[in-house]
Amino acid sequence: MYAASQPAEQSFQPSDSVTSASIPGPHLVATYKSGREIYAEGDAVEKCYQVATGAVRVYRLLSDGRRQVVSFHLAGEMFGFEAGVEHRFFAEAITETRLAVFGRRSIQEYSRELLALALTGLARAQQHLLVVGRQCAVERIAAFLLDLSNRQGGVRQLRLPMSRQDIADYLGLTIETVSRAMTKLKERRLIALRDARTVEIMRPDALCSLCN
Amino acid sequence: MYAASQPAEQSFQPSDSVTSASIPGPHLVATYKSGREIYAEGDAVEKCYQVATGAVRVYRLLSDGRRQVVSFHLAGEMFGFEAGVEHRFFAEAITETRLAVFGRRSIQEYSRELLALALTGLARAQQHLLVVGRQCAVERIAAFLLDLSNRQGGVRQLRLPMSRQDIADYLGLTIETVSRAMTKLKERRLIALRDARTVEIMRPDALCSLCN
DNA sequence: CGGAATCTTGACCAAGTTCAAGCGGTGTGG
DNA sequence: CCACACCGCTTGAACTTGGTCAAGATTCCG
Repeated sequence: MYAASQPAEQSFQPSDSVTSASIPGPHLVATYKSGREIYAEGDAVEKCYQVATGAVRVYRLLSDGRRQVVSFHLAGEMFGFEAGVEHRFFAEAITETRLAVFGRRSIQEYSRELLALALTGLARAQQHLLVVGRQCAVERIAAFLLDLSNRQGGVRQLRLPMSRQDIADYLGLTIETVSRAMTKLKERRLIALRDARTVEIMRPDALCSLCN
Repeated sequence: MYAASQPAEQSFQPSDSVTSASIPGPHLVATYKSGREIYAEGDAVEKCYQVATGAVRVYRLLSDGRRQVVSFHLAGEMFGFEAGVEHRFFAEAITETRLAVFGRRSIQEYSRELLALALTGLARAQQHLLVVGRQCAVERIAAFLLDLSNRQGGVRQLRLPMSRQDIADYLGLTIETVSRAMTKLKERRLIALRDARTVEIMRPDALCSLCN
């Protein structure tokens, strides 16, 4: 089956696949205020996390201050596992966030389940690479909005927890370009903006065909 | 530890980490001619592979023909594991290539080892994302050449198995831009080109500081 | 109400793409 | 052995997209 013949939906997976493989071991719950650091680059990798409520960004900085957001994590999704003993990224709460925290022990006991999570993360990263590597600004925003929607079960009404700057750093654009792309999608009636953070997807199909 | 204070080397890992975790189960060896398909999008995921000699590209196509190469795999490196039951990418031999092929059984028995591989793949994909998302053409080429060099133990003399088109599709550029960037690096005496496919890295340090 | 973020819009600029032509090595046939 | 065509790579010129800089609009909150 070739890419050309596939509907765009298959590019984006609902978060169930991530949620379903959560580690059943013992864990505690912690609350993080908006903007608070969860772990930093260089920290030992010894926990992994599941978002209960709220949202998280994982990112990296270049020495000149450029930032690349590698992933966002919404309610139900897991993150924090990395190759090696040290984190290579920063993780921060975007809004007030509650996390279930799993210790090293649970991690070792569930390599089977973690493998599924890691492979899902890999698939996401590679899909993201496709978007950032080969699509224009409007296509990137379309793919981003669809992805967010699909990860929440296909809801039409989206509340964006992240700022334009976060989105820009995730998609490899600037805030201005993100803003202009949003405006274009609005003008074409593919989406509607109640306010900057509240997006309604009017024509998911059309949005979809934009990003293939 | 912050990104700004780290030498760029730490961004690139030698392939040992991939090689060392290879699955010790039974396997057969197959030979692929240059350009031959190893698996296609939509194929069932039931094997995984280790490159004995040669090189492999893993990529995806958009409906309009744009191609994103997601990864290259050199001698010693493993690939082919993906989330879900179907491949979402194509894999092809770039040059004449010999592969060790592992069956589904070995895969299930070694989830521990595969987890390490998957996490390494994830780290690579995220590093690649950083390059494609936030660096300019010359920086991308510099990062690419350094990565290739480091994956072969830091050799200075590189034989590129892939074409300019492959590199362009890997870095999210066009062949022309790849060519111009190479020329610029040559003019600055950071690299030397014996011919288009044979690169000598003259100043690894300078190349490194280019891509942070 | 005032002030600070955050977001949007406009005008200009630069990096990269597109289109087109030329170069250089390789392989084939007369 | 040379002529020629082919392929991959390089180079140049015009164009386009997105970035930069600057100014305004909107929202959020004290």
